[in-house]
Amino acid sequence: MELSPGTIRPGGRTARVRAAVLQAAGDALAEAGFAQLDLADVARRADVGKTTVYRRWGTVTGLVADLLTDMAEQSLPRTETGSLLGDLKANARLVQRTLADPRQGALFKALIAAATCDAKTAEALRRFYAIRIREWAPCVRQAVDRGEAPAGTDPHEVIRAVSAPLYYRLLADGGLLDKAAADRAAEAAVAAVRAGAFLRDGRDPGSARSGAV
Amino acid sequence: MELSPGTIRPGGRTARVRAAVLQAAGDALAEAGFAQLDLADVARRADVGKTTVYRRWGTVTGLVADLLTDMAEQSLPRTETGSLLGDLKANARLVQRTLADPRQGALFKALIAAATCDAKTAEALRRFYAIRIREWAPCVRQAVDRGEAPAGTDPHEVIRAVSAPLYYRLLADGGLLDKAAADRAAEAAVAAVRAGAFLRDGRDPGSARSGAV
DNA sequence: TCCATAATGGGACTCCTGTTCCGTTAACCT
DNA sequence: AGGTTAACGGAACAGGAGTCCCATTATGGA
Repeated sequence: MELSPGTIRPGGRTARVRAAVLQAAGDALAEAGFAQLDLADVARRADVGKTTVYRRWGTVTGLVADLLTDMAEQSLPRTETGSLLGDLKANARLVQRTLADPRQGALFKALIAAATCDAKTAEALRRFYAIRIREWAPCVRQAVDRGEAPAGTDPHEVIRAVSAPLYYRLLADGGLLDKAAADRAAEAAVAAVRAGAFLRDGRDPGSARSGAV
Repeated sequence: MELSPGTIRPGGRTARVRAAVLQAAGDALAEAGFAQLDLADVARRADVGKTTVYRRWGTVTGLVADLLTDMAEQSLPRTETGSLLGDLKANARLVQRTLADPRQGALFKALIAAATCDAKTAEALRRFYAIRIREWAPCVRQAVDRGEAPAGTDPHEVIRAVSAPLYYRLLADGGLLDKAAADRAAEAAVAAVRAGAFLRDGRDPGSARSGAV
């Protein structure tokens, strides 16, 4: 047999089309938002046939889900500063810079909007944040080792606590997303960690405090 | 003159139509999400002419904006427990119960998704949260008076800090929205307040700590 | 290099969302 | 009560999103 029927051809053209379409989808989402996104427009921007986009991604949410998968793959590595507050501030500022950037901020809004409308997309979004959180969780473990945080502190919970107020501003109250907001988020998280608010399951913040610093 | 041309008639029928349409819109958003919302379907559910919905609200986001205005008007009063932690836990549990409820949770997801797609809707969402925050801010001021929180603590910032992790779970990471999550959010906020992470502008959490408790 | 076929592209077609027109209903004033 | 007209409702209409069909391109193995 020359080529077994059923062979996939992800090389050259296919990969080029995917890259162009995902790029165009990101641009369109950032410019017009989730509601305005139309696959024919994405195809035009990507200089690709409309049929191709409908065949490979099918729906707007399907395309967003693939975009999220792609974004998760090129996730940035964390930086290390030597202290919990320093590490969490670095994380908070990275999130803040991303969300405050006009294009990226609008893109993330659109990604989250899409995730609220479709289970597959929501799953892709969860995977994206799971990767980001896994990347930064070690800084909390290191803080525990250094004695900066009480033993039993849940690293994932801490990283989430840093991002949460910044996303809340982006999506809900429209407050300023400046460096001060980022620093406040990191400082609040550190204070909560020291008070034992993020212990893994034993819900006993009072006594846990003695374990800190 | 019998009736000055240009007189508005908001009585009886008009009010009934608005109530029925907003109710139907809320149901549809909770069931199918923002992307699936079609004004003709809302009209059918509300037993109202399709033309009426298009004429009065025009677009999906316009309808959501009006729904948010309506929700803001019937906002619930806060409860008082006598301590900052108690008050913030009460607030956190109220938010948690709302977001964990299948209908309300799905509705809030849809509302936020709509707000990311339209400026007017975003403004209506901001007003909604501004009202909720104004309602609960006094509990922080009382805590300052009681000496539970450092002078200069920003009440709005504290209330936002309680809600933020719960909304982050709802929208981003899909984590459990149980009572433990609510209590953790309140405890973390109190710890951050005591550490002076929410001082109004003087960014000096270290020295501020002496003012607490 | 050459072939089989996976993958793409163009265009016609369908269906559904949103608009327009006009007749009907009922709110508000006298 | 009675009349004026704001507001509603039904139906026909228009435009665009998504589907289908088939010709064309170019990938990956021989």
